[in-house]
Amino acid sequence: MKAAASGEQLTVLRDNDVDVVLLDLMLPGVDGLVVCRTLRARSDLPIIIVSARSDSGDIIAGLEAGADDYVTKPLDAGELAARIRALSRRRRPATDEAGRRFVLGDVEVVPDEGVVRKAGVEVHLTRTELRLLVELLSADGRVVTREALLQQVWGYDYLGDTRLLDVHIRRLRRKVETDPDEPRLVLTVRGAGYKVARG
Amino acid sequence: MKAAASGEQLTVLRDNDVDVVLLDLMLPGVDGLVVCRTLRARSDLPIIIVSARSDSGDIIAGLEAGADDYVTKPLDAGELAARIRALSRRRRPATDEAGRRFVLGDVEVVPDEGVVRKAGVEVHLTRTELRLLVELLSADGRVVTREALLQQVWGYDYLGDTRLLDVHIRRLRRKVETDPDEPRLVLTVRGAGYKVARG
DNA sequence: CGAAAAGCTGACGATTGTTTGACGATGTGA
DNA sequence: TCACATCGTCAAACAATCGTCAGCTTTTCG
Repeated sequence: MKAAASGEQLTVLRDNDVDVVLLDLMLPGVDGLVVCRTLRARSDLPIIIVSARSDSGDIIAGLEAGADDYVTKPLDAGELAARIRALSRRRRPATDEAGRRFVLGDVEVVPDEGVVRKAGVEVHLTRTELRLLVELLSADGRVVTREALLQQVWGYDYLGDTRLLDVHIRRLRRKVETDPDEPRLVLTVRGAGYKVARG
Repeated sequence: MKAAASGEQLTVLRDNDVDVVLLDLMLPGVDGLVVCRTLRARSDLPIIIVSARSDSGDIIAGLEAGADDYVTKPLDAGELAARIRALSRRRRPATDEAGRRFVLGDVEVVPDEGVVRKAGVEVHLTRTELRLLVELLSADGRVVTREALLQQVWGYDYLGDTRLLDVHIRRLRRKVETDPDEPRLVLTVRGAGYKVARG
């Protein structure tokens, strides 16, 4: 986890390695609230305002300027950390495509490495199978419609045989399920699409 | 915007009409943190803990239990409102179909996952049954006319057999009611339509 | 009370959606 | 060029779900 204590160099923040912005309002020559608004306008990053001023008017102004949280000095390191974690939890999972790992039953998936293990032993999935699986895993138990899957895995304007999806689901199951004839991980939702089982 | 001040009736919160949970830790006979964890496990709702205790240990524990924010008494109404707004901003841009959860008696419905649980065990509903149930649940205890249901579930210009609806209600009850012959959840309103029981 | 209206019920056959194995086309590395 | 992997398509088999019907029960109201 990285953090930025921002003064004037907002450019630093374009760098997307930043998880959270701690913004100190007591900056010389800059209106902290303006900074906050600017930041918020340009990015979706979680912003925590740190300030010595603790009356409700200031707090309200800070939050209305787009901050996600407002903590007052003196700072308690533990509390600050907890607040950062709380905010990170809420973070859009869209941004962090990288470094993901999934676990589904006894199956472990590391998209980055293109590796899938079942009960510890590596199984080889083709590219299509892997994408399919990752799409389903990303939905985290929610139903993904056939359309959505075709779109996400095969591309926007897929028009061909609609059995294509079923076939690949089958192939995926063969490799991933303990008993492919009675799938417990990759589940069919008739009339809708597919989903993965919930932990 | 609606809010819930939760005591023991967590079930109320499954209802998706709630935007934010204000959780008072000083509840008689209940461990507030446990409540918080339970809530978080079951839903994605923003939770703000309200407490008289203000030392960092308590705050950290609260946030780690899944709360999004922690404010101490005495409360400042304006600040609280601002914090609620800040949280709501972060809320998933829920297309109103998404992220919903319903609870009806001992039945839990998660439309996104196509999942219905009765007393904790999953029961399988067909697509039509699920839609029907969700339509009724969305009405939140109000009566939904037969016409409206036919329209919403089967499409605008439905003309066929009007017994269709009864049949599907029956099938739904079979799966959802404890005693299908004496429905307590999906209720008939003679001459009008159907409704679900009120929490 | 008794008939009409509204809703309930179980069963059946048609329809639709999914699974499955097989085949041929295409591409890739040796 | 050959062997191998992967892909998209197809058709037959299979299964779930649906809509309809005909007869039954309950409610309403003259």
